[in-house]
Amino acid sequence: MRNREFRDAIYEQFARISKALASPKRLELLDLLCQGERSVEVLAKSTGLSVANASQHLHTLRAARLIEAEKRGLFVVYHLADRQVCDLLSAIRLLAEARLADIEQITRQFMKSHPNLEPVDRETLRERVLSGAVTLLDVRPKEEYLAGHIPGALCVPLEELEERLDGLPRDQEIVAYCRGPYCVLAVEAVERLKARGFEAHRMEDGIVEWRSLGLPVEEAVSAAESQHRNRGDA
Amino acid sequence: MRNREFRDAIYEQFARISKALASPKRLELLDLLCQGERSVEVLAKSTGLSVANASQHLHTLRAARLIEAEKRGLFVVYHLADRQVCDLLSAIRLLAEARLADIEQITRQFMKSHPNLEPVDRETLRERVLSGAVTLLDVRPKEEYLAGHIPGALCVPLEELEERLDGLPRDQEIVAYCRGPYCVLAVEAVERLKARGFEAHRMEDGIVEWRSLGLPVEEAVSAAESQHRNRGDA
DNA sequence: CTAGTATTCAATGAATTACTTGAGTATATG
DNA sequence: CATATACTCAAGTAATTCATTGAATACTAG
Repeated sequence: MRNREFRDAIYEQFARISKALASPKRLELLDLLCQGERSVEVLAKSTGLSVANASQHLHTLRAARLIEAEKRGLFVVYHLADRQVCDLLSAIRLLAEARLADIEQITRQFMKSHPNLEPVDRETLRERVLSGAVTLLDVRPKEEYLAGHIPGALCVPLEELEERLDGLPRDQEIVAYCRGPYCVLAVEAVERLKARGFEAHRMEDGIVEWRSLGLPVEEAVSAAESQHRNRGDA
Repeated sequence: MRNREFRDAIYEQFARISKALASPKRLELLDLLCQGERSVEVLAKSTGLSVANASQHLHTLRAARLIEAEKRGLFVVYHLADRQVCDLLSAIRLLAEARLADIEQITRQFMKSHPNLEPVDRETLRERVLSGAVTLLDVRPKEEYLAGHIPGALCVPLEELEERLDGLPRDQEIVAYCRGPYCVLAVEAVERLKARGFEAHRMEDGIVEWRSLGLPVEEAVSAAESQHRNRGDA
């Protein structure tokens, strides 16, 4: 039956996409690439992979045409081939959160082992920010802050946190946020702040959730935006 | 590093979803289940799998909580666990179509080997339907027709086509549609109609595309719907 | 042209996954 | 109660995928 051959061929192609996604490490790599372009070395480091292994995973992602590589001098910089890839990742994340009870349990356990990280929810935060009773920190890399952040938030990338401690209020509550519930930048930031005697909390949701709820997002405009587009990682 | 363990655990969970999707046959099974519930036997037959093999694929889909099973007498009827699964599938399909050139080539080649199947696009169809110059056939199973069809379309499931030939006009153009570009029901229908001397064409898009374009869809109401829910395959 | 760095490639063995076969379970029918 | 039907399970083999290792390539700086 010719129909069967056709269908087999077509679904084989669809499966190229899903097979590329069928690995935790590759999902993590894609998640990172959703935030912006990265070199192999950086990707390997952030995911805990060996460079050779990361390179191979990137190769399979590339074979599925989910990402593209660009050689820049000594580095190979990878970026998503299509914005739709982010959508696909969120769809997976959403489904996983909705259907897999294990995820909730894992996060709960993680929070338990980090007992100082009492998360702050959106509603509470909005109130406190509006009343000026709180200092809000965006601890993601600067480019991501420029691409969109919660109004009133300060741009304090995690790497710069130590240098900027002097500028932060010791008499006021500090709330840190990052990309979302599975991003640990804010967790790290809050731990460091607490260790220094600040009163810090973490907002559970990140910019993605904030945005998708239709809440206001401030964007840095043209100049910064195009700079981000052209140079990527600074 | 505790963060790493957490991330590994979380991405491991996300990967449960994508691993379940990482097989052409499982994608096909899910596609079928997007149309409505089905028994193992029916699924096996439509996908060309052995029953035991289909059962195992269904088992892995179930382990990823993408589908659910319900025993009804002698049959086990499977259905999607969540509407979001359809969204995920379309996301994959969309990305695949956008990025994988092979898909276009495969469809083109299929159309070449079925040269009589000149497809009809939406715009042309709308004009012709409005002017009454065309008879529109929905050749999907009856339940799917009931769940939503293009206004003015007749319900003529492919299996019943032969018996209903007498009711179709020989002096007028006939256009058949089904689920979408990768569904071959309409292709088959057009071939049979042409063999009988009808002037038949196939609409390239299916109900899914029609719907997602915001075009009007007629739905059969309560009675028929609940009948569909309770009995499934007739 | 040499040395050094970033990345990829190729080869290996370990681990997973796919499909088949045949047996086993549950439900309906005579 | 025996039999047929629809499905699942277990075991085995073939095929694929994985991470690791060490070598090869590509580019830069001196």
